[in-house]
Amino acid sequence: MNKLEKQSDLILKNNGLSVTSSRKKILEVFLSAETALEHQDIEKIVTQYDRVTIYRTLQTFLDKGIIHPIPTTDNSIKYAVCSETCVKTGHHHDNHVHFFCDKCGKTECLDDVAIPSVILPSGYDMHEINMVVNGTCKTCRA
Amino acid sequence: MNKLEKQSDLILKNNGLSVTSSRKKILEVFLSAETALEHQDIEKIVTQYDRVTIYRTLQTFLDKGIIHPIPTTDNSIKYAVCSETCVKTGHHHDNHVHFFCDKCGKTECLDDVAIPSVILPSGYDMHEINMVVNGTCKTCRA
DNA sequence: AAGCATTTTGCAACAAAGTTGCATTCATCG
DNA sequence: CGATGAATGCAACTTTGTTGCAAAATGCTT
Ligand SMILES: [Mn+2]
Ligand SMILES: [Mn+2]
Ligand SMILES: [Zn+2]
Ligand SMILES: [Zn+2]
Repeated sequence: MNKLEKQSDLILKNNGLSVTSSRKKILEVFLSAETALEHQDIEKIVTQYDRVTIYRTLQTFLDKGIIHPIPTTDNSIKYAVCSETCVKTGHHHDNHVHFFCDKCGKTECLDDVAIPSVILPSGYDMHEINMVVNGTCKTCRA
Repeated sequence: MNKLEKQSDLILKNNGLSVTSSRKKILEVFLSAETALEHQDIEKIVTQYDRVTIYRTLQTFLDKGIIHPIPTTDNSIKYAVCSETCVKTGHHHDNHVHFFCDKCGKTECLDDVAIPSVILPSGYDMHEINMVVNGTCKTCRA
């Protein structure tokens, strides 16, 4: 078992999930991905597993807080692995900005860019903030 | 023609769109709505028009900048009318925070809450920022 | 290591959401 | 009013997501 496989294995166990080949493989895909992925992306990469299994696996990972969803304006739902701390605690609180490239559609976590706070009118009870910046990514600017 | 109809009519003309009954009616729905709406909502309210017409009308309104999409974590795409300035100029730059209620799913434009600025790492070219706050709305808190 | 209980998977069938081409209808403008 | 181009409705289709159930795999116990 290489390093990536070990990491994947450990995350599953830490979250009380049984280690099946589909879960392991899909998690490895996320761990080694540089951008956020949507269901369709996974389906293309991991062709050996059933569509339904992928839906269920993504849902399981969401429930456990292993991955987080990124709402984008292109009407797709992208997912990315949570930072190490998130994964360890199982308690998910993403506090960074996400970047969506209008040219190539790739979506990234900007782990170092914190979401600034806002003050809401009274009456609103805030639980979570999502900030997505649209623009052109490094690669597409060149 | 009442006030609402006149407004709807005017917006369509200002954007160089022919005034058809479906466009007028759908725009009136948006103008009098208190929350953002998704395709399905429109379909339920405006039963006299074809599903396809609604899809095409929403796309047309988006192209013209009459409505703007709000990315939410519940995997739906909600739309809301742009502020009067947006509509007039045709050039869409929404700068306010959106609120998504996790209890009732209703989504609102918080027109008075400006999106704070962020600084991105070099290489990223920013075009637009979206900020969506999840939480509990006034009504659901009661 | 083998057996057992439980969970996960794949398949099939289905439901919902979104797209496309084309004939008909409608809005706009002279 | 009549001509012209645009918008609509319908049908057919593709894609996306959901559900029930039998078969397979996992983790645990012995
Ligand atoms: Mn992230
Ligand atoms: Mn808005
Ligand atoms: Zn790009
Ligand atoms: Zn609410």
